[in-house]
Amino acid sequence: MRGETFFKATMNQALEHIAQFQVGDALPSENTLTRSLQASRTTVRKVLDDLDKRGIFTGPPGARLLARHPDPSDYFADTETIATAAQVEKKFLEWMLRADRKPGDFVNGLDLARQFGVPVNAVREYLNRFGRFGLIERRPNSSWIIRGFTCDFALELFEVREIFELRSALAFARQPETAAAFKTLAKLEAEHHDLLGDLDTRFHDFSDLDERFHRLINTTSGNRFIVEFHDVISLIFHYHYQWGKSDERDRNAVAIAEHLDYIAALFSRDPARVEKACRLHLTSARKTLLASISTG
Amino acid sequence: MRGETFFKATMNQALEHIAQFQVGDALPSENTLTRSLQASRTTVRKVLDDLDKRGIFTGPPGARLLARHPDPSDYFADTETIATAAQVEKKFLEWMLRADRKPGDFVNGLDLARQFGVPVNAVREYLNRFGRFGLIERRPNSSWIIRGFTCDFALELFEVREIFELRSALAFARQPETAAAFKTLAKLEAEHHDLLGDLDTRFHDFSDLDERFHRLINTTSGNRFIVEFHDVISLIFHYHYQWGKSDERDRNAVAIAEHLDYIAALFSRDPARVEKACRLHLTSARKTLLASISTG
DNA sequence: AAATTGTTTTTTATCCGTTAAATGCTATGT
DNA sequence: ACATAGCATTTAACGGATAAAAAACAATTT
Repeated sequence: MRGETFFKATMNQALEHIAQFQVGDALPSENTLTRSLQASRTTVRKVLDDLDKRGIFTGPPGARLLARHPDPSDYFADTETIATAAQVEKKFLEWMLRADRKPGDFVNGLDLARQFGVPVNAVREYLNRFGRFGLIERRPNSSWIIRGFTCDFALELFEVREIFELRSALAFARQPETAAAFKTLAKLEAEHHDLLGDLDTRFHDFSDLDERFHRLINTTSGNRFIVEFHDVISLIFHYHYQWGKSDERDRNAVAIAEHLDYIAALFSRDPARVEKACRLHLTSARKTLLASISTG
Repeated sequence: MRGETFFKATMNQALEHIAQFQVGDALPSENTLTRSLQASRTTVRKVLDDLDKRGIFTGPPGARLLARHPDPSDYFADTETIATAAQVEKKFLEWMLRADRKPGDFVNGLDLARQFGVPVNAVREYLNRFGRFGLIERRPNSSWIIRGFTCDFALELFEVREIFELRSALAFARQPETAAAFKTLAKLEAEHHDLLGDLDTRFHDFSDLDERFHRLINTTSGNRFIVEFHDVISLIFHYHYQWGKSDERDRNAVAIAEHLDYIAALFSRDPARVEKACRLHLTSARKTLLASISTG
């Protein structure tokens, strides 16, 4: 049997959606809700049925007039709404990035499943997909073996990152000034300034901004393999940020300054300037990552 | 329950191995066989037990003196020794590369499983891993959707291929003359000449040679992401070769000439020459692929 | 002691039943 | 005609059961 996580997540979404209506209002049609909740009509129907049983509607059957606003007890706990796949990813990466994993160690799927409290299949499937990140290696009919989050790994990762991003950045700069990407870039620039103005309290937000900025650049390459590679980068970085906490604020301050310089270069659309700013930033990002690997 | 494919495959390997011995010889120890057959001792033991039951050994129990040579009926049929995973790959790619697959079509796992005569899970797992090749795209809780073996795909593939291979080729040429890779290259060069001398009958062998040549170059990059990307290339090409059959002989003749030029450039260790030969070959390979997509 | 074999325990791979969710079809109302 | 809702069918995901293969351990031989 399939867990009801998706149903529960959809329910929570629906409750948030409903909260915006006034008591007495009629809710939109099933089809409309299907679109706003991003689920199939079957699931939406099940949610509506359930809501009806909880007495959130009034009027004749099928009228769906709002009887009351949802209250906090209507919501499912967040933990129940996270798909097992996502849980595995999170737990596995936390497990993986713990400093005591050494190259050559092997990964025991059964044991991990027990530790994580998920079915063996979920781990197995995750490992299969995670394989492409290059941190683990499969031996046929046997377990996975850890290649490790080593300096070599970081260097190889950055070698490709630099090739791809430099290429994408130059392509970005070649776009006509009117391209939509420049508008998005302007917004991101503003966000950088905002963050810089309030850095002491909000420096954690940089991780997300960083991801969106680099994604924008890589996306303009229009090459699925380059965009896909960015997923690797972004996953590694996402978990890595949570790991090497020391002087996070200062590191982020430096990175923001570099980003702003890089963004200005992109707006100038001068290839030489773009190349310089891009290289500068990536070099410093690489240093940061390497430093935290050798100390961690 | 797990099919016995691995056992059967190991058995066939063992039979081939045994055929090299003389009647009356004692077979090597279990541990030794474990190494030469690339299986665990448990499996080797099961094979030996089975062989004993077939009366292939003589002498006291455990002596393993060869009583007779294996005959053809001892072998399992090849079809029984191919792991389901490999079957799925083959069948799926054949299905995928048929010309009538259009972008936007969706992939029905259940249906494919029936068509291929394999369990649903096998298809599911394969699709998960195949996802990284960029030819299909996943929609959560729903089927996969085909992005298609289109011109766009080929162009994106070659964009990355050129970046990676050019870089690897230049790194190759920078190696000291004494590097082991140059010896391997010399062997491959000889194989090219052999093939060229007997092209009319053996032109099919080029596919394999091509793969090994490009793999050698990419491997010297020492970058796992570059090497991994070569797997994508090589899979696509492998199946593509079987597809666009027309003027295969002539196309291969051209490619061999380009390879020989490329190899000579690598031996010269002159960066400019390497770059030129590499670009020339890749450009022509791209043209070939594109041509067959638009006609197919 | 080192290698070899016999035995037991773990771990992995595969298959299958079950249910959530999606999709498709039909009737009804607007 | 079109959107909506009810009903039926298909498909995908999950979890467990179990056999195959690997790994660990103990006993034996060379």
